[in-house]
Amino acid sequence: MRVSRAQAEANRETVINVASQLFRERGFDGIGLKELMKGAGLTQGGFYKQFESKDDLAALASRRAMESATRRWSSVAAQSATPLESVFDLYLSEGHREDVADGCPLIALGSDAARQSPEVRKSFQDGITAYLQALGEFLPQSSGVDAKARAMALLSLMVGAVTISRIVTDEQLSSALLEAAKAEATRIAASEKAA
Amino acid sequence: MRVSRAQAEANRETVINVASQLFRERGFDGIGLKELMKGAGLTQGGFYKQFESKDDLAALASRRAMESATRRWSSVAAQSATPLESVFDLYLSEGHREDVADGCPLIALGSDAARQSPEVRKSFQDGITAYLQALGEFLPQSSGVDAKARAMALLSLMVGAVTISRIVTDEQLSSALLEAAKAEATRIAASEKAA
DNA sequence: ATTATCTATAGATCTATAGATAATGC
DNA sequence: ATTATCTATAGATCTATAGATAATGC
Repeated sequence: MRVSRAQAEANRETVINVASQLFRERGFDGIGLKELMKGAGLTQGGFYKQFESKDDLAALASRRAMESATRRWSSVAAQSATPLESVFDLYLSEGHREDVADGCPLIALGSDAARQSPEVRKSFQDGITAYLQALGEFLPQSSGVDAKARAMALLSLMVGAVTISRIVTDEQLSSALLEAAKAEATRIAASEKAA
Repeated sequence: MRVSRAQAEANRETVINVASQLFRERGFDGIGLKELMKGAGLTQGGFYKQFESKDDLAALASRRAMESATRRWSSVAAQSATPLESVFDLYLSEGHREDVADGCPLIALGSDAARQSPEVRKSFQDGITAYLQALGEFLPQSSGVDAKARAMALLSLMVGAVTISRIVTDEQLSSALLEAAKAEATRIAASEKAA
């Protein structure tokens, strides 16, 4: 029954990774500890030796999910001559809309997150700050002192668009929302510094 | 015990109204039938004589909440010489951020809604369509054929900004997000028709 | 000897149903 | 007689804890 310390640590990491996906798929309240542990090949009983509470796991899993998301942005941007456009294409896509388990946690859990503990919200906030910094770096210098504000508007636009595109049942409307957001994001990125 | 038909209908309406607030405050999974009925001064047992299921109530309450939100836009816009700005001021405000129970359902329940039944999602979609139409009407004619796309981008920006502003624990960042979104929304509304 | 994980369970909830009660509506 | 609402409960979950088991680590 007992496993090595290295294996125990690996198990803990697996639980966090699995949880980061299952929470995104089903919501924080939509999945229980039994299924979360089962997803990592363990049983419910061991949970509290690894984590303080379900909320503790939620905070860890949220952090993990946000880190994965920001890492994806960096990766895509690094491989492109037009990083901003590449990030827009990745984020405001039908592929991202369908990929709930591996997509942006802000979309999968945004309204949920606002109701969670300060620990969970801090995990999200750190991811948001990382997103904003990435966008700020990708923005052309012409945005000048407005870069931070522009980055905030861009992130809001992107998060809102995919969130709404996942709610509506009309596929055409859903895709039109993503397209409209992408066009507007491109315009914002290219716009001159405000007067 | 039994009440008149008119009273029974009034009770049903009260349950829907109370649910529209409590779902926004706590999420669809965050509140049970017992508390929902208690909020309307009733007991749990009568629920299934009034509604088919909890999901049925969720669809009705979501529709009610979205109608209330779009009505608020119309009301604010009708009283203003600059309807778009008034709507931005209302929506992208700290007041709205704090007013979860009476605020926009897309923000309070957006990521939740994407996981709900087609009936619930249809309630949200109808509200989204109404929002888009309102924004389209308020936009200056110069937006021309792009008005629909502009409206979609504006709504996305607004929903994303308030959603994120509710998540972050840093009050200053939260307010900066609302301000940045408002500035960008104003810019989008005033921008010329795209080439 | 220590401990990672297991089975088992407590106690609280959840949705949904059954049947009793008491007032309305014919 | 009908029916809106009530109390009570079934059966399934949920989070969290207790104690057993069997392997690791000293």
